[in-house]
Amino acid sequence: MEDRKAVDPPHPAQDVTEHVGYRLKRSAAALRGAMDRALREHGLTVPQYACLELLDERPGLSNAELARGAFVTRQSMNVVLRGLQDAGLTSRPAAADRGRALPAHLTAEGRARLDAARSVVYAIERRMVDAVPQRRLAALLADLDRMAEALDG
Amino acid sequence: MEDRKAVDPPHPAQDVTEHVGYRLKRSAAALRGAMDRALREHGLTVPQYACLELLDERPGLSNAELARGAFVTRQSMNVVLRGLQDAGLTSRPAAADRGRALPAHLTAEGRARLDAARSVVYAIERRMVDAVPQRRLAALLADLDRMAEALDG
DNA sequence: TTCTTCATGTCAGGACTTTGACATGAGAGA
DNA sequence: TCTCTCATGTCAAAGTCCTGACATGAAGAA
Repeated sequence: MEDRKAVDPPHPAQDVTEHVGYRLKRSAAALRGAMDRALREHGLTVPQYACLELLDERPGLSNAELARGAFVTRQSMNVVLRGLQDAGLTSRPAAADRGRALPAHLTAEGRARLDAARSVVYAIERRMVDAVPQRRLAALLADLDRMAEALDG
Repeated sequence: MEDRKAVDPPHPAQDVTEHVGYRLKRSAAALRGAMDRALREHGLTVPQYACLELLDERPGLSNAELARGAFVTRQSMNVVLRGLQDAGLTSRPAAADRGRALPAHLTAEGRARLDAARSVVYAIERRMVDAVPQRRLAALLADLDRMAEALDG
């Protein structure tokens, strides 16, 4: 017992399940699980949905840009984008106009799929938002951003 | 354009990157990335570290209990736990005393590994906490919990 | 005693995610 | 012109994570 290094917890807590990291993981996992279940009926996975949303908002994003926008590596996004392409939901030119970036776009089918799916995702987020006192929402979002920035630089 | 279903966003936002889901994902991904990098030097992955922490706190948890504590399925935890066992960081009896649950324990090596690793994780969490106004921390954690509960029931 | 239900452990397969690696295109500087 | 740097795309391998499936042990009810 005396040999064990005493490490101060990140903030006052009885155990690890009270730590900010644990609770952040918990809510993120809850969101992920709920989205998985809801999007499944629309034939979409969460990463695919995220990709479609980003493309809807900014048509022509490259694989690397999509990866950055979805907080994954470009290798991961390559796999997701390939799957979407194979499913006919997105399209990309075979070669780049200049450089190496291939601008991706939603197909009509992709757009239709996204439109059908987004309402279930928004409903889930709605439930999260409704669980938080309205006056605290902006601060909560700002705190999340600050924590992310503190780690990302 | 007129054919598109108008769906109300979960809360006022210009685009999807302002949604609570997106920002939660962002901070969770930042935490995951930071932990991945830091724990790597200790020869541990994030899921392994989480498992060790839970076992340190509650020796004898079963695979299914660990899975619930780490917010993953028991199949996923089985893989993690197997890896830890193979690495000599945890141990489990080959058969259960009663029922099916196999109580897992940290080995001395596992405990030492955990002790070495936990300081880097706590330092990361410390950075997150320090980025948030001190007076807001409790509310932030409570809100995270509320959102999780709203989805988990 | 038998059946049902619930929980556990584990195997299988597929999607996602990371790191490492390689190749390529463009721009800037020497 | 050549070299270096940066960014992109893609392949490979290993770990993570999920769902589906099967087997098993225990408890409770009929």
